[in-house]
Amino acid sequence: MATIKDVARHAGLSVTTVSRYLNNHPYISEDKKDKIKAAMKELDYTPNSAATQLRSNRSFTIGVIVSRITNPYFAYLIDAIEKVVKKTNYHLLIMQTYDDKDEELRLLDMLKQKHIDGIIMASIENDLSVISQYKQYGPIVLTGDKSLIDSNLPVVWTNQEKATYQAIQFLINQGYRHIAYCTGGAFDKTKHGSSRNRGFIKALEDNQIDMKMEWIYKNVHTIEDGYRVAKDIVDNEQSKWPSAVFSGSDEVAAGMIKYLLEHNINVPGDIAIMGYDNQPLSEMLSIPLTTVSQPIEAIGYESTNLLMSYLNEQEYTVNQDALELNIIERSST
Amino acid sequence: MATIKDVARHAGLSVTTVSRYLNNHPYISEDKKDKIKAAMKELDYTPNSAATQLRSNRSFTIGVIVSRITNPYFAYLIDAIEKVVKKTNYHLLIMQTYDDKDEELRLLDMLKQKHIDGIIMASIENDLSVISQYKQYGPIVLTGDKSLIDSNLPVVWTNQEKATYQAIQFLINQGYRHIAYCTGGAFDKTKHGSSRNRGFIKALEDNQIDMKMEWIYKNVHTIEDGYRVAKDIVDNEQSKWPSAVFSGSDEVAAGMIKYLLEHNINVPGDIAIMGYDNQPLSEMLSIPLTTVSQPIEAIGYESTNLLMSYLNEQEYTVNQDALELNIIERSST
DNA sequence: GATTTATATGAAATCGATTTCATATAAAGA
DNA sequence: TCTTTATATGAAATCGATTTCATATAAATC
Repeated sequence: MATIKDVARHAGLSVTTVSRYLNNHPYISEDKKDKIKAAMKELDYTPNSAATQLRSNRSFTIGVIVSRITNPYFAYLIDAIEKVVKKTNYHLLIMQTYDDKDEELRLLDMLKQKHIDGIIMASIENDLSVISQYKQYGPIVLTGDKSLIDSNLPVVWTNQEKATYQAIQFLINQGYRHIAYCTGGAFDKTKHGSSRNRGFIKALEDNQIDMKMEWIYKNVHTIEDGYRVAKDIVDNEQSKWPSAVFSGSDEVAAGMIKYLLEHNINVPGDIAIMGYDNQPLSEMLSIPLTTVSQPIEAIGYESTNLLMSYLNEQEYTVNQDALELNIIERSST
Repeated sequence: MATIKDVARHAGLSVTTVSRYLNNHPYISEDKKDKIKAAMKELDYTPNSAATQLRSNRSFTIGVIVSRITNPYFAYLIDAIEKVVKKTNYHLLIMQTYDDKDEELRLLDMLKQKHIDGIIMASIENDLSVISQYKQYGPIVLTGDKSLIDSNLPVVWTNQEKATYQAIQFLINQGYRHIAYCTGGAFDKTKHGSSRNRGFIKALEDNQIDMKMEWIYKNVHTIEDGYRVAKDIVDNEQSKWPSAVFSGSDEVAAGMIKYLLEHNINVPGDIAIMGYDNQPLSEMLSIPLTTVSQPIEAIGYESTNLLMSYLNEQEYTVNQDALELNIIERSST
């Protein structure tokens, strides 16, 4: 492979001048530019990125950390991020943690190794205090719930507590007062992932509805989990069924609908179902799903621009108005 | 940031010895190893990846090129690839072309720049002759249809022609003889993407069924496309409807089912629908979809191992038996 | 006409690792 | 005891770019 030295020799110039040309520095005469261009073409020259990185201490690569890209939420978020990144001279390195703490640290280490210049974290496994230690190696932008603001890292946030509150209020307004609740995580009020739980609890309180712990399902994620939850509910006598189930994910909701329909239970007549995320499949279900849509496009756009502003030492103000969550009303409620 | 020089000084050794330690070379005494370990810990040392890359001429990064990760087929393929890559000391760089030829070339250029050591191509935009020119810069493994064998690049292939033939034969065996056909591409027999078309044509011929060009739909990809195709079919008088539609993608099939059910047309009674890819949504539809499943896990596994074998100059034989396509029979046919 | 200032270029140092070459000691073999 | 051979370490060159420092000429200013 040809190096900058070869190009310089071929053009009858010094490597300095060629480097200047490559980096768009001023003060190169037009005829020299042409010579360099010709030499580069002739030798089929491409700069070695490792050498550029080493000397300039920038990799022009940014990373995005998600738990897994088979989750459509993350796939679409990455898509939105990439659309912005493609307009810059940066590359995007997509990294999956598979919900593993150590793996997340290994990925953050890539900042330290200068493999990447900055990171967008769309999923978070370790404590925020651990993660903030890495910001000395390069900018880290978080995306997720408002509660991440505590991290003293830049955050592009949505208000999940409010959205969940509104979703539950929506169900109540529709006349449902016996509401079951599924969450992908645990159900305590301490962890930072529990904003949705707080929204749920608050909505019930404000409407003077008692929360029934037997209607709280924890650690449910998949279609299969939803299927099992529905079975669990329906196995009780009908008088003990909730009139509606709010689920923290569309997959879970889809699994529930599947089970209910298979057992000739009317949705939403007997039990209404509400999801979260507005994933592509949610409008394709037998009973199109009422759900909460996340402003994925905006989250990707804002977080990437925010990260870029740190990398280029510019100012950027996140457009918070674009980051509202919305209830999408379909036939499952 | 601490460099290898700092570590060496701190441990009272030469950089050579530290480098030897980092690369697991023999002939380092245990006490020196301990000193190095301690110094690295104390200084919080991480090797600069650019420097390593520059000198050793390896980036320990491989790339996978797909058209877009929001397509679940690609998301799951990447997932399968990553599972293998994670077991090695390589990183995975996920790259999207968005079906753009120039973008694909830009990504292939990263081989030339030594940004990545090798590539798995899961989608292909440019001519194979153009792509093979890049193999001088590093190994390139293709995944896709059997016809890619012509490229004289290593290929992990499935037999799409055979699978389509079997799918059409399956429909015929079920008694459907008026079969419409949707393809994401064009419908001519010359391009390498047309293996499925050949399978379709051959199955009809072998069963002495005439092909009707008005039942061939080209360039249909999305749910919306499927919706439109179904409308187009149903807008004719019922005697002119096909009895079954084979679609090259589950999304298109989903869109068709949506339209048909909305217009009270019985699936599969009035029109049967068959998809392709066995995507997660396909069993969640109102009418669970009969479809062709791709051995995604195996394609990812085999292609990654094959690429690794080139990078490590080892032998690897692809397990072709694991790469069979299967018909998944559900209620839409 | 003398002195700045803008324009244009090159030599050499540098980034942080690996690799090559050289060498010293200890153990093994003759 | 002398020569090999295995073990253990370091100095210096190197990878391919960018950056710093130096310099030369042309144009602009006084």
